Amino acid sequence: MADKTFYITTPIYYPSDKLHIGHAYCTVATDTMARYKRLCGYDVLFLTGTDEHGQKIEDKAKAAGVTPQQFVDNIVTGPRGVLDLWKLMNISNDRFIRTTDDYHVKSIQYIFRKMYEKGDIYKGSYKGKYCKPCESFWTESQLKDGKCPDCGREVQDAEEEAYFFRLSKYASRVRDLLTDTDFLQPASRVNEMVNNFIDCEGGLQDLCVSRTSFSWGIPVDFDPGHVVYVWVDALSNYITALGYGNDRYHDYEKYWPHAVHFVGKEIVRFHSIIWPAMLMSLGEPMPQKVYGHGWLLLDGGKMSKSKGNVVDPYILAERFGVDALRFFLMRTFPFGSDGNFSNELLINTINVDLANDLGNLVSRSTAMVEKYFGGSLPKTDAAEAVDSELLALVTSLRGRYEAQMEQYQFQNALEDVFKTIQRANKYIDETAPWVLAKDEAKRDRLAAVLYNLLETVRICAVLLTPFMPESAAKIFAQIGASAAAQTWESAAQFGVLPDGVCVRKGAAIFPRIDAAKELAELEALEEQLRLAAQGPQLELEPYETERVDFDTFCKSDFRAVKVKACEAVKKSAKLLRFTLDDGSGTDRQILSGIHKFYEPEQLVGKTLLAIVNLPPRKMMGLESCGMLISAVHKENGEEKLNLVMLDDAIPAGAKMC
RNA sequence: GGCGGCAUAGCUCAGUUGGCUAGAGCAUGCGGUUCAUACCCGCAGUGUCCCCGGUUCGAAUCCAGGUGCCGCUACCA
Repeated sequence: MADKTFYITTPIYYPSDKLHIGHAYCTVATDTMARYKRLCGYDVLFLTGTDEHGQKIEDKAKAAGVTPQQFVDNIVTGPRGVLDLWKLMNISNDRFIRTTDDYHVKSIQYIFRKMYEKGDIYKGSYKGKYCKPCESFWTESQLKDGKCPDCGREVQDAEEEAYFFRLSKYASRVRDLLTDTDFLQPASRVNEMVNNFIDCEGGLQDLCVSRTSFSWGIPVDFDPGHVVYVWVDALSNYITALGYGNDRYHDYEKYWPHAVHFVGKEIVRFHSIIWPAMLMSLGEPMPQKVYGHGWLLLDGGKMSKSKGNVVDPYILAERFGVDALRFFLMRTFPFGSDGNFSNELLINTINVDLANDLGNLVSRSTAMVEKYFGGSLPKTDAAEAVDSELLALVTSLRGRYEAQMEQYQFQNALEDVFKTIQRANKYIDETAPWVLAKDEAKRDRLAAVLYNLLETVRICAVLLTPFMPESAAKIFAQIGASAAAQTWESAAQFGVLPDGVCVRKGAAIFPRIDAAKELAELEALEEQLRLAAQGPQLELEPYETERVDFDTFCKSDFRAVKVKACEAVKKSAKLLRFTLDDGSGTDRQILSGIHKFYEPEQLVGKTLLAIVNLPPRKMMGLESCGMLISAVHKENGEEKLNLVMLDDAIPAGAKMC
């Protein structure tokens, strides 16, 4: 009954920057699972790709003076880009989808239209309302007593149209999916999703699925001016890559019901709520599973460009070897939770597990076969009681490994393999082959001991193949394992290597790393990169290309204002509340989200610049009458903000023109 | 602010539905070995299981409160 078909995906990554070790982590995990399933005899389709549309890429391209397409092409297909990285990391994906691919574009337009025709996507302006003072768009369901939920004013038909997906319609079905099945794992994420988004106040909200504010996206073909927003565009990749809604591929029927999505925990919401609802709308079956894995943290915090603590997988793979890096990622961190990355830990894991335990075991085993038997090991049956513990462990290994792999517990699967490797090292001590070698009468026994070692190594190597394909192949070559001795089936059988198996000790498979030296070099390298990045890393907002006419400009009333009082708004992380003297004689209150940049005490008495004729707007229940003017830019990827401060000699209320 | 997660040895982490004297690896110390990549094997420690209450014959585990870290989400005209 077991249908041996398996479809597995990574998220499609956003190529606004080079990818970092976190992306590599997820992709290696997915690759390992794909290889494992292939090893088990499954017909596997493994998909990864890139999500290439959106405002950020449009902006970045503009800043770089290239078209968005040129921009993403460079990051995806350019030197040391996404494709190069996956090639280097030995990622065995069967397909690579880019959301700018023609067939995907065509499918998205089809999907969008289909959902629209079903009535699950509706144009906001028809049924939604717009609050002019708040400049906010609201759906019918969000209104309070038919009025703006923010300020309570009358609302009117929208000026800005937007399409909405009727996510609310599927709330209960999605809830059932999450709570009644093991669709979403680890299970700890289920509560988070249900409480946060479905059982929350107001329930599951409809979702805006189009934009008119930027153009780098897939056009809504029946309504030019709108582009499809990220949800529909990106999530659908999992089915468009199988040919859903296009003629490029034709295996949707075959693979889709067997889909497993590996995703980072930050996008669990999209994959466990929005994606199922979209599929329900399309009338398509659910994927088997969404697995939300943890993050690699640096110094306990999130890795980010702006912190300048991004780890480049390219450098690590080149220095330490692809397999060593792959292994480290899978061995060290529990897949479902966060883990602390460090170079020290990486080097230590490589030295201990790979060099000392596994590499050395292969080395000493093959060396003895060469030394005592000239490289050709006879198969004898000189078993002794001391063998039984090792044999019991080895013959049951595949079962334990399989149980862990089926739960996506890579770390535990590897733990079992390395327990076995350690046991084999101990077995050498127990049997002391170098003592047996001195006694010609014990030649059969010596052969049996070495044979047991080779078989242990072989079975471990088979099970390590999904994690370290190239290294496993090297081990097979050294111990003389034929193709038949490398299969999943053979990993459950002891005694597969033939009589007279030809063993050839080769170079060390995992050379030991001089930790102190490497760490020093890596540190120097990172410092160098940091300095290089420090240079003119000034990022400015893209310049407006559209002209504003003089009259419109003149309508904006900019005034000098003096800060009489300033305090943090309670229950808000970002808002400061200003009481200002604008020269009119009445105090003016303005709220500004700049607490990240200023403490209130710093600002009292300062002379600032404000636009005073903006419509008042309520934030956190407080009214804001105008806006303080700040200068913004980015430095080394970090947002900087400076209030425009005027000479204190300027009186309150002075108009800027 | 709302919702959720995490907190266990110097470090990285295991501890299923409450039932050991709380574990593993690394690091540290001591001993053994020489086949092997200065490796391997054995032994030895060390803990306010974040804090404070409660339930229980019994709590690292369950409940209430607190502290710290983190994520999602909201306000940032």
